[in-house]
Amino acid sequence: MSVEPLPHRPVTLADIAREAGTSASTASRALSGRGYVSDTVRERLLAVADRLGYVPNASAQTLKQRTSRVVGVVVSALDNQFYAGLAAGIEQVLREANYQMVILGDNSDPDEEIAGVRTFLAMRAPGVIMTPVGTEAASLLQSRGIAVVEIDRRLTPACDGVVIDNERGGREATMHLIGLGHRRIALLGVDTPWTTDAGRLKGYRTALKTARIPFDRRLVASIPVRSPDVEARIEALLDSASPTAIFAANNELAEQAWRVLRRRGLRIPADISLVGFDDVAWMEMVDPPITVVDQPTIELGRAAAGLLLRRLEKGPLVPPAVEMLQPRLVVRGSTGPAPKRSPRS
Amino acid sequence: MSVEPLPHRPVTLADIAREAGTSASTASRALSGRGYVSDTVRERLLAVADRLGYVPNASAQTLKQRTSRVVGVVVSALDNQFYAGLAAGIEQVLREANYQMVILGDNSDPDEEIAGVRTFLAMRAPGVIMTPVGTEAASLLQSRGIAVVEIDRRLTPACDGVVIDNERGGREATMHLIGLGHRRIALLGVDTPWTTDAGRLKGYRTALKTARIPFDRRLVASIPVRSPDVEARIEALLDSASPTAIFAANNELAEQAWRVLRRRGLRIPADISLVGFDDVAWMEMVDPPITVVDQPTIELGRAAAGLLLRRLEKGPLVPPAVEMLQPRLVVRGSTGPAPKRSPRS
DNA sequence: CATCCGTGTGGTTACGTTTCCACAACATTC
DNA sequence: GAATGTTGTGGAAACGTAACCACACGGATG
Repeated sequence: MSVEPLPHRPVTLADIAREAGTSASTASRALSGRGYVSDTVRERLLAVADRLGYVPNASAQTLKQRTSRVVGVVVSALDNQFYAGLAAGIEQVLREANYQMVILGDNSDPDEEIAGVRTFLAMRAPGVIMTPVGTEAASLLQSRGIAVVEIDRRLTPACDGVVIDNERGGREATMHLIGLGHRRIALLGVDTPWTTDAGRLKGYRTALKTARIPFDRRLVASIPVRSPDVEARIEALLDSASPTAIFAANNELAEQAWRVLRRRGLRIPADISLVGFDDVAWMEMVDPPITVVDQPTIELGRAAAGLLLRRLEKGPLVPPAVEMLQPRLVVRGSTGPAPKRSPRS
Repeated sequence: MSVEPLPHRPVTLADIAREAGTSASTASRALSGRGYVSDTVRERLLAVADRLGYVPNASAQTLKQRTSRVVGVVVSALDNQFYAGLAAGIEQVLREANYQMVILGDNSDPDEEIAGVRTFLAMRAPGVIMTPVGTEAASLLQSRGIAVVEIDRRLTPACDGVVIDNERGGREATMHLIGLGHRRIALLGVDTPWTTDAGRLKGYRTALKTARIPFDRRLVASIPVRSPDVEARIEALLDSASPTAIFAANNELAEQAWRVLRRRGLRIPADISLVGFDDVAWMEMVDPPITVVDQPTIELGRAAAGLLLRRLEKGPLVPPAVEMLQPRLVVRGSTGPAPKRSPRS
């Protein structure tokens, strides 16, 4: 590989055209593959471009074409495994389609979300995939004619979305516990208007209703996002409502709950059962392994990217589509028959 | 919030200038904050820009200024927790400095790495952060005058880098095992020319040497990247070399080793001890929790981004800097005294 | 033989911004 | 009162590409 020595002025189409004895127009057609070019001239231009190490200037292309190959992605927290998984899935599909991904984290903060979205606007991204936290960001994008796909949660009815069937997940987890004889089942959720938590709660209530178990508000903990005292709240729930099982509605709450149970010396599942939502590596590895509602994280990301590509191709006229992926209850050792008496706490 | 209804042609500087009764030049100076503008005119322009919902066209800016605010990041595998952590750290720092991150995964494949780097070239990224897999990508960037920061491993001497002290990590892990009486210590590493694995191996050998324990090649497994039969290789090592302890040089190998030991019904640490490298959540949660060399993942990312920003500010003349972060041995329950006899396998 | 068409090429313009330069108005200095 | 400086503004060119249009050529068609 010989590299031209420090060509600090990057090679342009004009350079190639000059070198090959054609016009810049022809060079453009040859290298972009649009429009008439004779085979001989095309080959000559390609050879020259290769020799000079030509790399097209994406900004010029974007400026001229009024759109870029960059898809914006904004997720809540880049360091959470679940969101990292979404990003990984999105990136896979986008790369196959020759798009780039620029990713930002809002910290579940609507203002940061809007700021992020503005930079995507500035980049003339044709589309954005987001785990929405406020409604304003999406409407800003849509008012500018930019495709939006919501992932994991729904906030904006008028855009595409990919979610999992949270209600079903919540219902199956709860029914599994009920089937084991549990009557006092705690629900650990996040205090948001997100459809994820609402859906899981709804599934929980549906399951209770079906089993004719009265809903007890004290068994439900709604924990604020980024709350510093999650463990204390779980402890309080344990003390005040003495559940025989816990259904933790996301992977972080499951981890916290697991730690609290451990620290209290409660035996799982003899004293108390635990079900998580969103299968992550540790859940299968701990003793006993955790029963969990598995959601296909990477697949969620892939589906969102697929939906976005479809939207970019078909235009804004096709009606919004919502893809619903199915979660899967994976029964492991952390759930067992309800103890005869509520455990000491 | 009132949003202008479907202004499908985005508003430009010229629009604002016309509306405010100035020239585009003045509008540019007012909004970019460079050059003379009287206070009254500036305020008028800012007001108009705000009212029309002006968002600068990043492509036009990049084209004109011949550089963008986009930093390229290429890591080996976006779905590996370690790399996701790096990305999270990088993003934090870049965002504070008002840069965007576009991230790509090569699959530890030099060709994909080069392809990725070419898109960064096309975007006129001022700098790129990468976990290098081949040398060509970095040299391509450097020949074009683009700042490169290597993270986690070193391949290109002439660029900045952030690494952790792998040798020390390897040495401390090994010495810890030796201190517990182990003599037959297996090393599970990846078969790469990367400085990470080389450093950890070197530390391992240094520790053995210091303790006057002869180095036995059969105790070292060099497993190819993306190998499908990792577990089989670990089994083979166990069978043929009957170690009393395993030092797994990264989080994935540690997980595989743990599974194999589990499956064989070996007691940890009674029959065999296990040390990992890179602390991830499950390691502390399993029973017994895993002794591990912890590396500050997020911090690694933050440092790399910091180094890049410094480079962008200072220019190419300051000599390359390599920042070395220190790992930390976290002793947990998976390491204990060496058994009197090598365990049944 | 004039016309038309398909093929191939080059000139020109536009995308939206920044920046250099010229210049105008006015204040300051010798 | 002329030269100089400060402050503020507008005109124009440039960044690199894509796409429209005009046009030229050779062959087929009427």
